[in-house]
Amino acid sequence: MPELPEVETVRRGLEPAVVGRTIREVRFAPTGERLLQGIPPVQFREYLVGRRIEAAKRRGKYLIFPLDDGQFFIAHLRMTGRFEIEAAGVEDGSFFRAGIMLDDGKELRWRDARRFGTWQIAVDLDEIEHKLGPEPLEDAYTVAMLAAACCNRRAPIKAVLLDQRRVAGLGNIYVDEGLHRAGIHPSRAAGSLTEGELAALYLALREVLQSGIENFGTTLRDFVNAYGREGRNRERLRVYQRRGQPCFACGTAIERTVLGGRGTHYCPLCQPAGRGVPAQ
DNA sequence: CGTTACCTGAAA
DNA sequence: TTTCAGGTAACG
Repeated sequence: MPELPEVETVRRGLEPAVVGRTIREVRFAPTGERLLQGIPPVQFREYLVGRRIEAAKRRGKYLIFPLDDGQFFIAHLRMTGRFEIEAAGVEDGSFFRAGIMLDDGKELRWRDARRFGTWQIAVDLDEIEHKLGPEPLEDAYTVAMLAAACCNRRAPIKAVLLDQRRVAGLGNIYVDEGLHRAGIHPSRAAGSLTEGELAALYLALREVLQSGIENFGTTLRDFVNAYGREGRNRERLRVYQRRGQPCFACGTAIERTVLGGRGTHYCPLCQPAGRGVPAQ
């Protein structure tokens, strides 16, 4: 479910509830062990119990909880993962896979219908850092960095933007939305973008991500924040899941194709197939 | 590079 | 019953 704005929304919800709390207990549903990717649940629990959570951070689509011994608890929601704060004792609810009991009586509950989500403990952040490019909303991110990621690349611009090592946190929704606002066809070869297009794309991506955060994320079916609330960014989407509906800019019907195995939405008039673009 | 697998449920 | 799904890693 979650891209950068959704993970940030979850992070903001969790932060006041977990920072400074000490972990009292950790439990796993029988179907919940998969998220540890081979680490025995007993070992995981023994490590976490007694640790104090020092902060709640985000990097790309990862949630990162620094612990009081200098190590890190790292979670990735993948497609359908949820992290919710709930009163202990209330029934586990659907898709419950694991729970982290805190010292104030609340429980951090992990639900994940498809079970793609992952938890890990790490001594440092090197492993995830080497999978991730720059944070697109930080001041340090510049149009030159976007240009460098696209330079000389024949891959479709959409594929480049989805590659977490080129830029961190973008996913299918915000890439389609950003490309539409920048007037760029998703199949355009990344290396064929002009300076003007790169500048427009840079601004458009930051705009759609910022809007996503301000509207508490996009809920299509599964996404909710740390308190079970849906996001309201869906009504701001201009192309994603709007196949056949009129483009807000020009009235042309939004089209949907498959690119790199992902559903891809765009306006054929506002996002013309230009140089280096395979015919539709 | 593009395609497939990983899972399961919801919607068509 | 079939199709589709917001992500990523492992294929060929």
